[in-house]
Amino acid sequence: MKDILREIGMIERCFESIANIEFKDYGLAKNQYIYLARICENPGIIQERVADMLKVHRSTASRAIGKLKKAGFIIKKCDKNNKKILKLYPTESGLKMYALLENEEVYSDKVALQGFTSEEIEKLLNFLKRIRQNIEPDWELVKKGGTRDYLIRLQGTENRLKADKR
Amino acid sequence: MKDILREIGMIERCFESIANIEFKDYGLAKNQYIYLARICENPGIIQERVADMLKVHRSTASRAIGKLKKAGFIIKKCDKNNKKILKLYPTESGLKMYALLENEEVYSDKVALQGFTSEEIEKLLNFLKRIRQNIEPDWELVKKGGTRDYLIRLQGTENRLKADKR
DNA sequence: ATAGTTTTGTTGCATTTGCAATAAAATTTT
DNA sequence: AAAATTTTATTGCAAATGCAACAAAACTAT
Repeated sequence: MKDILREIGMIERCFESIANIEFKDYGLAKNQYIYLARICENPGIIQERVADMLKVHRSTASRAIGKLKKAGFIIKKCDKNNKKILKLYPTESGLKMYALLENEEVYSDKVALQGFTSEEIEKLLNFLKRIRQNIEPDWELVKKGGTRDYLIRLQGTENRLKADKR
Repeated sequence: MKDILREIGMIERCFESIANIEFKDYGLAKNQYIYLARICENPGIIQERVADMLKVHRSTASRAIGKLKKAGFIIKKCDKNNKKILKLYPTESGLKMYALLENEEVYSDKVALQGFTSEEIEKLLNFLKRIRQNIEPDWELVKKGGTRDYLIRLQGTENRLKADKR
């Protein structure tokens, strides 16, 4: 059933392509819109947290957000109690841009879910959240240099996974 | 309900990160595994078709597959009836590598679907296929330089979408 | 048949991405 | 309190990505 992850990959690349092409007209470079949206929805958030939400590398987030700042869509504010962190806030023009982004996102969503009943949508969202929660620990692990010993485990020597039991 | 596309994005980036890190030990650079898998599963396929399956740009596929060839995992064969196309086939070592890839993919899939019943998995796969089929035409359109006029349509001036009616 | 279009493939260029290394503040441990 | 670890952020480097432009074979239409 690896088709599931493949379908997810295809869908994601489709929407990413489309969004990047469409947002170029707005002056947003590749993938910048996802960062802007998260900052607008979570004003005061720090970079590290944005990277976690999006599942991208810290350095990638650093540069993408740096560009959003340079373009005037967000500002970085020092925290009084913590000199290390930089809180992120949208500017006026960032919020205006965000409104445009939302239109696109809502539209893409409508296209994606054509023909779905609301129960189906609810179920699907539940499924996807569960998958994400299932995989997040592995992501954290591998991100920090850990290794998933799937070769061993697949041979049946270990048995950490509930799913293995069936 | 744009959460659905966001969840898909997060899940995809998680698995992509993990796979890229894990496959680096095998000598596979970023994302090369997805190309190799498709070629092994569809021997004789041409590049253009691989790009379509994966939803990546032609030039991206061209280079990624070029590297697979250089690494000796695949070969490109001229067609007798059509001088333009190059059919792709895995080599011995490509097939060996593919076997390793499959282990990882199967394992990731198991992790992802922990706690899912088989009916749920079936439903989920059905949902995802429908989403992909819903979005593919837009991808084809935008890829070829077309524009989706979602701004107009969202204002209610047009009404091409069934989903708009609810 | 021949002119126009589509299909397939490659390459230069600019951009994004992620890894590794670095740094400094904050937190935890001893 | 001092030392060790963790958290947060940045930057050089190498690699992947996609767009645009190009080229050539194949197909379509006049």
